[in-house]
Amino acid sequence: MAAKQKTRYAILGLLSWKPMSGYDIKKVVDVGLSHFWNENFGQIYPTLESLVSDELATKQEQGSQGKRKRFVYSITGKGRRAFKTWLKEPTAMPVVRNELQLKFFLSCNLPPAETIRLIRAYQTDQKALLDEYQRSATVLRAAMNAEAYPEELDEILQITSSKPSQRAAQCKVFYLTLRQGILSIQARLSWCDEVAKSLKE
Amino acid sequence: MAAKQKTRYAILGLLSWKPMSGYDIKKVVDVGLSHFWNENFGQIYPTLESLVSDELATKQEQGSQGKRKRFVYSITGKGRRAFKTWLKEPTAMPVVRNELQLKFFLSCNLPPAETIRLIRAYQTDQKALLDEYQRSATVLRAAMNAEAYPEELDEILQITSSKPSQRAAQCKVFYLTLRQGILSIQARLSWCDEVAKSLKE
DNA sequence: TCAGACATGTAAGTCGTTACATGATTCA
DNA sequence: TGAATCATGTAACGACTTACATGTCTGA
Repeated sequence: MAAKQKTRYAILGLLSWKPMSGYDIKKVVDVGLSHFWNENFGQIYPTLESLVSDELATKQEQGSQGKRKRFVYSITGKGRRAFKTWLKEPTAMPVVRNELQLKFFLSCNLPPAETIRLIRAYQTDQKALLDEYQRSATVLRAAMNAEAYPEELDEILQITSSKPSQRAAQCKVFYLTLRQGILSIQARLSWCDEVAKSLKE
Repeated sequence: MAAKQKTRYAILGLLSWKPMSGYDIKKVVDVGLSHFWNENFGQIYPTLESLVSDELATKQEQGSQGKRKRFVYSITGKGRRAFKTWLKEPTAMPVVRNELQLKFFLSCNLPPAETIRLIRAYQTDQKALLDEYQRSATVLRAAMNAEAYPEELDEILQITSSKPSQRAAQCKVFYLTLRQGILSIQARLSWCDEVAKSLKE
């Protein structure tokens, strides 16, 4: 049963940081969590409404005079409890479908040229991604330790906090999730090397 | 467009190995590809019918006299071409939603006890999985090199081939996909260690 | 004889993506 | 003035899961 409604809890969890609009949520996910999460408007807005109707969040209109229409959602006490319950639930680890692995596996009955091409393209993509992640990680690492708060960070974090102590903690979390991305890519690249060696025989 | 119909091409690819029934396909996926792929009957049977109606596969009834009803599907020339075209297409790398990462990220505003519990449970699961994969890998590795073909392998491979040369090649492919699983888990475990260290500070 | 594997399929529901539709504000 | 960004939403479709329904054969 259940083990679903991931969007619901993802949004609830983000609202536990601070009140946000649907647009804010989309941006935070796209810019900050993009290496392990995604959301789209088609899910976000209906889910926010459903959170309100279940009393897990409240909706407030913001910016009346001259400003753009904007609805900000805040988590309620009930919402916070629901979120914490979800956190404590065992995390299901469903099979993650890996299309590249599938292609690799299925290409092996054919002449090896196709497999080699596949692996090479993958390697190139992953290396580019690794570069990107490592650049972000460097910035985050610096911001974690230094007093100075580089402006580039706003682009990565999106969730900005005024207190330096909180900022450092937030940088740390972002940094650690990025590390998972980096370690995973490195594992994939090692695998490519193994495969390349194995195919040469 | 497209970048979808993964089930379609997965099945088509499996049929390119040898003719199979829906039930066979399910078993091969469950037993041999379970660390990177899954399929369920609700998808398999309708997809097979659709492959037939698109002339990418043909359906034959098998086992008329006394035997169980059984429909075996074979790939056609058109099917084989469609499969090869798909293999050559660039493999989209959509964001893979990682619920554990999400929980980790979202738990970091709370007292660290919850985060620690989360990571520990994850570590335990991943270690168990690693053990399992490594045991399979050992068997496959032995079968790749040795002349002797251990019977346990039938359970892992499901696709058995009579010719020893083909058998070795198939073991190699299975082994290499397993290696990806192993390297990935090891990366995840390294990440857990990093996080544990970081949380102690 | 009865459990478990073999075997095929359908229906309902959930989840997620994509495209569409609309309109305000800001800044170059 | 026109492009980019801010901002909210809906509709249609496609993919996937789960539960259900049915029946056969094999071997302990």
